[in-house]
Amino acid sequence: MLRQKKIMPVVRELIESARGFERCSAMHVRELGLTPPQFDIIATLGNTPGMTCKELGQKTLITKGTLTGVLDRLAGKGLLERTPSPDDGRSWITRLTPQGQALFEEIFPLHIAHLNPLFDSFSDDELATMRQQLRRLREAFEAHNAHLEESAA
Amino acid sequence: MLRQKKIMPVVRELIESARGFERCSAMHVRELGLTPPQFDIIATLGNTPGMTCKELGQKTLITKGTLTGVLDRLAGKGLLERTPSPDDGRSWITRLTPQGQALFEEIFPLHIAHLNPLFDSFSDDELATMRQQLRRLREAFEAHNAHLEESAA
DNA sequence: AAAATATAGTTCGTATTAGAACTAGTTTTT
DNA sequence: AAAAACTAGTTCTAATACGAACTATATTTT
Repeated sequence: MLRQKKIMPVVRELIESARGFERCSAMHVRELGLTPPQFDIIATLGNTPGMTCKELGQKTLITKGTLTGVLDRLAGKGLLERTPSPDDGRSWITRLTPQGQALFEEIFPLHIAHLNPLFDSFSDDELATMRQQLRRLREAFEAHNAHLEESAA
Repeated sequence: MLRQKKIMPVVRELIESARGFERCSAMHVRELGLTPPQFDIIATLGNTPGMTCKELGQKTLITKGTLTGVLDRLAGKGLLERTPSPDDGRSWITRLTPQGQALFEEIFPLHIAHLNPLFDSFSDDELATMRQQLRRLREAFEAHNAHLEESAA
């Protein structure tokens, strides 16, 4: 059978399962009053002393151009604040305000509790296997992206 | 160990592998002169007699509000055309123009050829296993979404 | 058949997305 | 130390993304 017929169904299942998950997650996040990227930022900053835009971008996979707007809106809600970095004059430290931390502590456990049942039909072993396989996929894709960026530079 | 510690890494690998793939795909699609949703539409309409917005939305997972704009831009490029449905006065049949079909025939094989090497390190058997596992995941998520929509109605 | 309900597609408002150009501050070269 | 190269974050533009409201047509109820 054509190799392509083996590959494309995997691609399709990968994309659709990821979108399905993001949809489950997004619906709940919106009920909690945040957009998905906003929740991602709050969850990333929760229980930390704050971090730079660059670190936030790496952890959340939000590109820096987008990040500015997302952070602006969260700051506008009073959920986070930015102070100049003591180490680097170009850089800012973004951290949760007390209201932001309080919101994090309120909604983060709710969201986790909402997601857990999605995996009820999977045993610990099955989850571990899946993690390994997905990791191989991710690494194959990342290697490809890294290769392209390197040849572009 | 906490159940959560088993689940979250899978979620992370799933999301990141899917994004990694979409990034590989998107970079190439842009080189071909289309945005990812535009390519998705062209690929879906290729070698078909055309279909309604509703069908296109189901196949591409693009919501109808977004679809109008994407189709408008493709029609503006002369790649597709819309004619009233003979069966339903509310509905339109969207199909590729000859230029659209020519573009499809030119770039679709190129894109497939670009993606295939991403999976070089996976055997046919491994792909089949992965497909099964991802399918279980997708079905679990879809069941959850279906449940929510039903309780909303 | 008239009224109520449902559906296909468009339009609108707000937020996100990627990428490129830009500003300002840092590091490296020479 | 001055120039060159680099980096952090912002701003800008075009294209999505989602949900809600809207128009026009279909279907179902009564």
